[in-house]
Amino acid sequence: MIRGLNKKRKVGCLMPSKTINPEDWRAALDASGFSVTTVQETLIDIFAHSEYPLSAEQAWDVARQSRPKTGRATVYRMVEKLENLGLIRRVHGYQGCSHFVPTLPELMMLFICLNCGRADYLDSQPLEDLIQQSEHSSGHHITDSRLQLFGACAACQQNA
Amino acid sequence: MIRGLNKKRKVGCLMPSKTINPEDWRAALDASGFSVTTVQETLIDIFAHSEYPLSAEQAWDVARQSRPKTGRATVYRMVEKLENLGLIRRVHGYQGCSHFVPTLPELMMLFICLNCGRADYLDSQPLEDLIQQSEHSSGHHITDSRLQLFGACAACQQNA
DNA sequence: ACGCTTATTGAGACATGGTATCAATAAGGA
DNA sequence: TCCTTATTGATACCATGTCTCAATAAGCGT
Repeated sequence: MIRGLNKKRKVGCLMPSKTINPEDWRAALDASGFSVTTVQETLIDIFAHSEYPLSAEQAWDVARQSRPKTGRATVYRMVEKLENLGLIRRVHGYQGCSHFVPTLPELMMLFICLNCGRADYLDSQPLEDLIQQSEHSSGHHITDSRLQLFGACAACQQNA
Repeated sequence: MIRGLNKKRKVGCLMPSKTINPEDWRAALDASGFSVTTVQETLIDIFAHSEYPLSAEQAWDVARQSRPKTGRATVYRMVEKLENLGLIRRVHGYQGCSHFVPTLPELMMLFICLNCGRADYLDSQPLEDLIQQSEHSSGHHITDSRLQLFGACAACQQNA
């Protein structure tokens, strides 16, 4: 018996892109001393609005649809830059480890649906608690974490 | 003894290899219908006794020290097999996503020391609790998880 | 132990994902 | 506007992992 199968829940877009503001990304890039060029505009929009985790290669494909002469290296460079600035986050999972999702502050815990492939952001407070607890019991000083959950999302369960 | 990338300090063995029994691995392979050959023996011992997370490439290097004609593809095939059988587990982290550690039942939570590179296994009960909690609040059905923690291990903190 | 059958292996070609190089181009400031 | 510098795109390159296939080793019945 799958939990939540017959519960009525509101399941909107699993990637709440409405909370991602491309303007903020431009500002963040600008603030870190980079000039924001047209390629970068393009890539920002692609990552900020994608409904699924995206690899650099995929982003390149999408970019060339609207900007055919976009170079591959440029996309890889940009992905690296966005990741370093913390604007996108790597998804470690069943599709490999080279897909990225926009970072949502306070919602760092990622759930990936193995059926539809979409990502959902979960409240990460429980994770913070877990880290504190583990830090105490192990004696290690924990500075970073990666948690990802996999399974069937609420929507896919309903449609099953 | 197999050593990792950045051996800077002497610390206690963070990978409790004493709890890993290569015999069990042979039995597991045997039980799943594979014949256990000499290459496989070699690789089992390498992974079961490694002090650090090991990539297939590294395992290949180690294997050829005692068995020079070992083929690369064989090592990759074996790594895949061991992973599928759940005997080793992929480490997603700062050194990339292609390193493996032996699986310890009941100790699935991995801590990786960013200083010495070693892995420590933590009690995973808190993670189980977190998953239950997240499952309930999100409505998703969670079937698998990846959690890794990073930081400075207790030994490295003392020696700092 | 012997040969027969089948699975595993090793060597190298291949595919993919990502990086380095460098001339051409675009951005931004005097 | 010109000038300086950073960014870009094309391509060569490298690293990691996969595929192919003949050679080999394992398991099995005799």
